[in-house]
Amino acid sequence: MIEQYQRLDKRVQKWLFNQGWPDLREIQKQAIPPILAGDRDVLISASTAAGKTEAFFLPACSAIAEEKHGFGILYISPLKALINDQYRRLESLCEMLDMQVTPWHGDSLQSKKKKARSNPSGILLITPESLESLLVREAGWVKQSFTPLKYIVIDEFHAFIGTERGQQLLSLLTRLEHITNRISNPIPRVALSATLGELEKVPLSLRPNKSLPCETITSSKHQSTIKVQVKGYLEPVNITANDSRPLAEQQICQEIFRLCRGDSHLVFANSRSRTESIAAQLCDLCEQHVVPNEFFPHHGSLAKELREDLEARLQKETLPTTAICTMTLELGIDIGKVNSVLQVTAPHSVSSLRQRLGRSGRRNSPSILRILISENELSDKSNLVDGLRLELVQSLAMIRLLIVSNWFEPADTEQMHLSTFLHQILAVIAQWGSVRADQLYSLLCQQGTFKEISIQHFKQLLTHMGTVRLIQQLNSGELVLGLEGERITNSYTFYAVFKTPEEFRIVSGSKMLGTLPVDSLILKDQHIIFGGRRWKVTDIDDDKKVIYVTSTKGGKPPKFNGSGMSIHDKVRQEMLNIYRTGDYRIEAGNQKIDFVDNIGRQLFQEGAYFFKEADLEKNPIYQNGKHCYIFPWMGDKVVNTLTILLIRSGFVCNSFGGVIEINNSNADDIKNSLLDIAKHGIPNETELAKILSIQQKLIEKYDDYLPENLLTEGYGRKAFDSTAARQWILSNLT
DNA sequence: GACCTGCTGCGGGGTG
Repeated sequence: MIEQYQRLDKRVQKWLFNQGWPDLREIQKQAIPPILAGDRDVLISASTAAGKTEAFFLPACSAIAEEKHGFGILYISPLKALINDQYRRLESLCEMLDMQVTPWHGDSLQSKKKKARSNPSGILLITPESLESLLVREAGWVKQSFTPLKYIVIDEFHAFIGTERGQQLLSLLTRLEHITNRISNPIPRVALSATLGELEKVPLSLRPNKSLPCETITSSKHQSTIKVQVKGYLEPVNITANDSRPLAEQQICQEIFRLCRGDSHLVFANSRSRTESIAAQLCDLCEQHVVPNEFFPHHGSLAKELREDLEARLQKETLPTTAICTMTLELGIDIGKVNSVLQVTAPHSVSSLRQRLGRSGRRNSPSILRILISENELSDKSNLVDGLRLELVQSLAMIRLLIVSNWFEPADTEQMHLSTFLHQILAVIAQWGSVRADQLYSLLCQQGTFKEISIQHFKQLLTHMGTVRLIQQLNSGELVLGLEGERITNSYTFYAVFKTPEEFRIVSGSKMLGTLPVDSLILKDQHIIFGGRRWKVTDIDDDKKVIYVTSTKGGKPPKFNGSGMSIHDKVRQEMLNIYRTGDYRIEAGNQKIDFVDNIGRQLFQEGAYFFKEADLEKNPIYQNGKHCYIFPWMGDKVVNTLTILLIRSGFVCNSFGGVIEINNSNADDIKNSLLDIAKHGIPNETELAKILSIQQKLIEKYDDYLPENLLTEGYGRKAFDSTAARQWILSNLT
């Protein structure tokens, strides 16, 4: 058998030799034949730093080495920072091949774009938004320079699946194949991705019309050792609060200081506000111990400069550095590996926990994960929900799903993405000038990715878009942009399909620290924590949207806003499983491994006790005085559905953390009401969504241009699951 | 009690 290595271009082989790598990794060898074949899609799925990028580029560059006119490879990334990283990594290889590489995004140099525009060739590194802008504004040039394309490669593909942005990306790819006459002879797509749940479903997300086969390559290498520990903390509740910080959080900060100082770590704190609070406390601790600060915050509202300083410091590995961060350090930005990962408060999903864990584990040392959870001390005012220690048990369930079941959340691919569909209708009309309705439907829904949109939906939407002047129909029947459509598509803000809130900039002297949402209610003279430091607000300019600050002591982190994240059925079911058996330990051979510390174990025992006392295994509805609680142990879609069914029947209730609270009610009434609904026909998702006001259903960027019935249907699908809710009622309340 | 991402073309001013 020919060594796969020999099939690469001679200059690529030479480059490999110069790198001094002992051998190609397993996935890199496996990827060579299907990439060189160039007649199929390829999914390369492996953890961070497993060499996925090279697995694609080594053979792909070999295949396009002789092409001189037009782009050979289109690389698409969700992040500008990742494009810059890849550009640096590709430079030496492409120099060897005398191949042009062009980074193309909002911040990349005009000179580089100009050069590529007059002489398109080699590799183009781009974001979906920049690709959208090219299609809308320079379709003629795109047709010319993209026709020779041999590969389209998408990095961090998991970050796109099931999202508005992912839907736009797939639609862009179809439009690209259409404009280059490649619909019947499709351009191979390669997806690079972290390990995904339900891998076999991913090819359908990469090419919904299945016009090319897909080969999947996964790293067979056994996972390195994982060390996990959960630690519990107790928050006293009856202390009269003068504005001091929560005691448990102070203890957690001391623990982080003790564990992390002197090495490099990542601390995931789940919210920007908590990230800031912890970073500032750690900075204070450094000051108290008279040592240089090595703890810095990293989140989406922080100025790019501050973030990049921290990323560079982590990557250099010369100074010990701990980043307190949100999911901004979860994706593939090149920061090297850290000694360990800490998670403060329960993770939001098993898949993100897995991504986070993958950031640790240096040079054959194990991946280390510590989860720090605080729960409130119980008092006579506490109720069952406090006693169950839900956050702790959710963390335990997620660890078990990650390690024992090797399971993580699959993406929700059943959504209609109406906001993005409307965007794509406008984009296609802007691109062509005018287009017939049947051409639009064929391109976007039949060949394209909007499979959940029926002809009826489409007609209704076009009619409504006419009414609100987004589009108009010519006598010939062709559709063109209307006044409002012209206005929207002419603005540079058109290219992104996701919504961003209006923000203030925070400025100290001449330095921009970051941004805050306009509704975070900051007042003059207020003390705030931002960028891990303490500031006093000196002035607020409402017109220019600037908050001026100066350095000070004291203060609290500001409020940021955001929508909640939903928990999957499987996580809540695993929680139920842990409560039922009273055991969270992990079996290894014939012993059971306990990975929880003493306080955590006591908290868990309390939770298990409350579960038993309330007899929740047999009775999911618990009566507490005048109020009732339902514990469905199901994901948020089912919880939402049960909640809205009860509201519809006249109960006053709300849900949080998977538990439904019903005021002034009685368990039998609730039970009978739900059983009655389940037996006499449960309303479908759209009917349930009708109960909510329009305002409550406006979520995505272009939702306010949708006709009300489509908005309602799209929202219903996203929020509710009538079938699963009915199933739950019938099997748990009878 | 709550995450993240991105986009243009041009005019004005400063610097080499």
